[in-house]
Amino acid sequence: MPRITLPHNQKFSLDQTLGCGQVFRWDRTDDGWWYGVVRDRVIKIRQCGKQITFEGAPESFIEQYFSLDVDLPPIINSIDNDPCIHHAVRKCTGLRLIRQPEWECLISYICSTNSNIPMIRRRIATIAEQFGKRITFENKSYFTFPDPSAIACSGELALTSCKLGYRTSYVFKTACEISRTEQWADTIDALPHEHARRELMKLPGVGPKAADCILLFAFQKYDAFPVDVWVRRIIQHNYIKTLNTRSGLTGKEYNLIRRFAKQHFGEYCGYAQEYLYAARRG
DNA sequence: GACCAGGAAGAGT
DNA sequence: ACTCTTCATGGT
Repeated sequence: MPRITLPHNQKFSLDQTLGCGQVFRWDRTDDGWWYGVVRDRVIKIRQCGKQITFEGAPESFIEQYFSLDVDLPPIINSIDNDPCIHHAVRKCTGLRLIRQPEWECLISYICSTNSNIPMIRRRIATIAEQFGKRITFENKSYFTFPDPSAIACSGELALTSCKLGYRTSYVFKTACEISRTEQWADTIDALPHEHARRELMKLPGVGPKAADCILLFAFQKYDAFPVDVWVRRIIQHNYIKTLNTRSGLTGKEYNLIRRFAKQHFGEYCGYAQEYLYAARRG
């Protein structure tokens, strides 16, 4: 089975990277193997120290997907500006932002609103089982994430079995929109950050939080700073103690936190966000 | 039942 | 621009 040996100056943790909640389609077995579907491939991968063992994709694909080409130490140094983030980067050493397929990432974060990670995982899995293509790997069935047209052509009613709640119409409308937009991802990718953000927020079900997640996880806009209830709590407790914690997160507060994060953590504040989020428990 | 979860849309001010 | 309400689902 093919292997990658990590350079000694580049930290990477497969468990942190796949387990932190940025992706929803990976499962870990008791003996440390991760199984996941990425685009049209089933990937099996495990880490033993500096050794990454994998199958299901070429080495270049693995390196690209897990951002093994990203020089992490300067990024960590640039965000490590206070005791709170310092604790987080120590606790979650080797966490890297994955380069997610854009369309799947878009739908994943539309499905994430006002929900929790186990529910999001179930929804994405169900969408794949309903509309994706079956792949058999080691005598088990896996499913690709369906193309936009596969959802759009099936009709909104077919989506109801996925139990997305009020998000059903968002997913359907966005699928219709994307399926008739030529080179959607390339178009977004070519735009400056704030312009891309506004374009994403035109899609049904995509607000500020989802847009920032998509920019960060699928378009490598490392200065995006998604603010969910957890991150807001962390910011309120450790950085901006005057935040009003009673009411829901308003747009005004969201932008206040965004500006603070960019100013405090810098160009890679998105990495800071993910470390803070991953270290949220304990 | 109340409350929460990687929030967003729509109406009203 | 800002605030308030409602939304479907499942777990605690």
